[in-house]
Amino acid sequence: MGRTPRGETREQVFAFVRDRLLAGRPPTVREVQAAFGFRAVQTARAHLERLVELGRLTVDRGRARGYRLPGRAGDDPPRTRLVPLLGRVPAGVLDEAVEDPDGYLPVDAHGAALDELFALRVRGESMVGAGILPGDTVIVRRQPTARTGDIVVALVDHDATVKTFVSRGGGRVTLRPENPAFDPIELDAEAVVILGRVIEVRRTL
Amino acid sequence: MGRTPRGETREQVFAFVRDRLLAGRPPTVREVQAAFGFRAVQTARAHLERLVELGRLTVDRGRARGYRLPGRAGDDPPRTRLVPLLGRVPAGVLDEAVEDPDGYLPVDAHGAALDELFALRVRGESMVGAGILPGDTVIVRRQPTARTGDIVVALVDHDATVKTFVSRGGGRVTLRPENPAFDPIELDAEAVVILGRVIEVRRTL
DNA sequence: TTCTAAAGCAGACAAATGTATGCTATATTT
DNA sequence: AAATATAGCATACATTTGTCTGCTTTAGAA
Repeated sequence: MGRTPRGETREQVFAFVRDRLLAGRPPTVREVQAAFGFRAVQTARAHLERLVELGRLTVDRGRARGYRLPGRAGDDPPRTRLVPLLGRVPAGVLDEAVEDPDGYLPVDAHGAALDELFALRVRGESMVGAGILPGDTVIVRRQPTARTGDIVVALVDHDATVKTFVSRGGGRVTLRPENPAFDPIELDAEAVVILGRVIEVRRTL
Repeated sequence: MGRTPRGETREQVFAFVRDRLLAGRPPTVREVQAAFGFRAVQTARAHLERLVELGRLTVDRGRARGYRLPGRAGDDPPRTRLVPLLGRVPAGVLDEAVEDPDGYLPVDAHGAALDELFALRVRGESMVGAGILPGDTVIVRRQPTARTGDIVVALVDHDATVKTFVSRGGGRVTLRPENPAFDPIELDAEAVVILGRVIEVRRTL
């Protein structure tokens, strides 16, 4: 191996490690060595350690394949979870629906437990005013209550529907569509079955 | 550790390994052991080997952290990848921006190569008519051309912008906002720099 | 020029980690 | 009841892998 200009090899090492990390396969020092044809392990390690010094990588000391991308904020990589995509939520039996999902979506679960999350496809145009279109997928965190302004998934007439939750006085609540062509639904607070709160909206084009 | 019903622990081991793999941090046998409180390494290994037998995991023999999801055939786990979230795309140097991302998003890469994808935060209200609001995140597949109707990320005045692409006759193209309050941008086809096509829109609430 | 940091090599050591063998106990099956 | 498979434990061993010490050479700075 000949010498290369200052910092140039280091850039390539970084790109290599980053790509491997993003592909879910963190490399060993010796794999980096081999990838660049270094004849000494230490050469690869020197580059890696330099990248850590520069803050471009972090490392689990002593661990095999311990190099990571610095996660900017707190925990290194996002906490990716696979969340079940439910085709339909028949009358409240959420747990049963979760057992037989249409598929799974990778979601960055900010602290939420895995079994608290599910995804649902949106039908109808009642929420276009909130930027939620028919066919969009909403990711829902299961919770039995909501606060005014939350977009929730609620059971209305034995079917799951997405609406904005508004708490009225006197034990009444409104499920408000975000579309002037639809009428709000007024209910007793007792009668409302809230499946969860929408924490994310996704649309594939 | 007491005994657990048949296959139950194995399911949990699989879920644990799968989640770790999707998070880009493959576990060691001993990490599995620790996560479940097994008092013997071999107990963890037995579960892992069983999962390999059942075809639910594959393994790089002899390699540290060698367990993988059977990537090919089984569509079971989506091909989740971490995609760089770009803070800003200054004047076309996409590759540089990718070097220093604001973070990473888990994305189900339907066939797209890893380095073809990036994410970008949307500024401005020019696309609200298409359900893309300010602050939304778009996931973009890099490509230099587009077809009429595609929502694209293009460089206009040294800044990245999201618009609908419309091909006119006579070598002209229009970048159309989806908001009556904004004016379409007419350009020579030669002058348009298209960074990529929006394949997904996400909004965190 | 001299000095210093970076790029690279060589060989060794120690910790982490995968792998193996043998054991006990409890279900489930025959 | 006997046979068999599963769940789990204990210990040991071999390989992989991170880490260290010391060296040479070259480019850029003082």
